[in-house]
Amino acid sequence: MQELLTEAYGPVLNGNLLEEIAESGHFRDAEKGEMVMDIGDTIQGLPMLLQGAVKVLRVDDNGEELLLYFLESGDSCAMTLGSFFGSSKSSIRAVAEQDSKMVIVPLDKVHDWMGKHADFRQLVFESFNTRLKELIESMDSLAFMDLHGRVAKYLTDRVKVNGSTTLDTTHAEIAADLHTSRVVVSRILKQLEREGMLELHRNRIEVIAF
DNA sequence: TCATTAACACGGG
DNA sequence: CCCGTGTTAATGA
Repeated sequence: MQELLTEAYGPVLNGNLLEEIAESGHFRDAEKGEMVMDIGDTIQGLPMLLQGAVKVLRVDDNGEELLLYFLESGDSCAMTLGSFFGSSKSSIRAVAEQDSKMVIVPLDKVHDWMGKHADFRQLVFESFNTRLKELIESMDSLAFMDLHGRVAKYLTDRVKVNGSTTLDTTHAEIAADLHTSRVVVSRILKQLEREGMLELHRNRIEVIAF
């Protein structure tokens, strides 16, 4: 775990702190597709992603989802910071996009280090800022783009976080993430395929160019 | 006009 | 067979 920590956070956090994290944090493993956190779950600490990618979703009363953003290795989840201001329940759902590994740092440690370590403070604030930007991006696409554009943005984002142009996914999953119906997703994907942007297979999409 | 819902056929694993 | 996929028809915003 020490190596994974160094790999993911070595450039921004000093060695002593990395050791402390390894000591007091709990290791957590998540298989692709596994739900890491759901709405209403108690937040035990600040998750720091070591490997893989996690998608963060909002869920409405009917259980319908909407993708907010992706977390990659070196990212931490901004929403958990809400627990400093009272609420200890999660307001989002997090699902592993790939097989992922992470460390959960207990909240009292986070509190402690926020005061003591400038590098840690910077990491948390930067992560918060990045998440906020991504959130604004998804709001923009929701408000200003048609579904065709949203699907295109969604695919490019997923290609980016997976580091691969091969996406193991289904039309239904895309529809759920974008909070729309599968029919439209199928139609739009078919159209993109005809334009030569991608190739469609069962449970798989090959992205050619965007 | 464009999205949604329901319904159906096809076919691959 | 089950499920993902591709399409159509009807309806709605």
